[in-house]
Amino acid sequence: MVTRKQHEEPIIRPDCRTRRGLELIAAQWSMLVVVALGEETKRFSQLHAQIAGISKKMLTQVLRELERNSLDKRVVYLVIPPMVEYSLTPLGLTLRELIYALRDWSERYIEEVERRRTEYDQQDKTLLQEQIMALVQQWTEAS
Amino acid sequence: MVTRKQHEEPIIRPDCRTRRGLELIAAQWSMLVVVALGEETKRFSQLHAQIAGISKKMLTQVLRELERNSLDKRVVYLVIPPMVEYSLTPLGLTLRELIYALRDWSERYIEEVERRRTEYDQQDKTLLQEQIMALVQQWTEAS
DNA sequence: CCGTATCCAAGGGGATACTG
DNA sequence: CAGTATCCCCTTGGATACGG
Repeated sequence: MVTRKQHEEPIIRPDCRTRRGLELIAAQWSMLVVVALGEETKRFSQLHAQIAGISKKMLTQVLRELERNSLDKRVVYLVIPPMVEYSLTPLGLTLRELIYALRDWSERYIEEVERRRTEYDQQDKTLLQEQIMALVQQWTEAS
Repeated sequence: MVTRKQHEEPIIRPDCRTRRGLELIAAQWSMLVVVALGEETKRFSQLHAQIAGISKKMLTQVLRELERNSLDKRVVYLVIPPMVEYSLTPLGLTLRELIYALRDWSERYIEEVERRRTEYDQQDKTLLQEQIMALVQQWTEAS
């Protein structure tokens, strides 16, 4: 007799590679900055203008964090007025492709998602809730 | 004479589709939950056990948000004890593939990223800093 | 121009106890 | 079992002013 082997699902630990990796970009602005950095070298002020609504503080913070992780490169030119250019590293480019895929997914599906969200919010969940309450009633009486 | 056309970079507005889409998953736990949901239908407690360290509160919150957006489906069984199953919707499955790609990227590159981060943190930036200060000195004197 | 420093409000998210 | 409710801390992140 063949026992259906129980699928041993791996536990997503705080220190597993998947988690450490996803944390690199699962932040408020990280992916947007990578998209903005995009194809070409950009100056700080260009990036700041391109990502509407980001503060200089946040932009600096995200760029520095990406730089720490060798995902972008920062070049300071010793000129007046000061000029700083950012560009993705080869490693950052590999990540960019995946984020582009997410961007394309968004372009394609976001409106469907939002339409469904509106429907969801308009649903009436009263009936199911009443069924559950009735069931719980039986449960508490039994125990 | 051919004037090199200035590349008009699109502005990433708060209401653009890219941004609205990325916000769906650029949260602390969202991508992890999608990965955990993975291939098969899972019960709440399974997910809670699988994602080490997540609180029930957060798990509930993320699952509900994904559900609102039609990325996962929640099925309540009216049995004792209560049982609730979650699974990705067809729409969620399309997104899952992209998140899998990010997971694979992490598996492959995260250790290189972290090694480079260590190097970065050990760098001495004193010299560059001094150069900049000298330059700024000239600047302020000139203005 | 390219940031940093400081302050401060809003809310993300954990711990715990309780409920459907 | 599958959540909700409450409390509360502590980080995130904006605004503003200032420095390299």
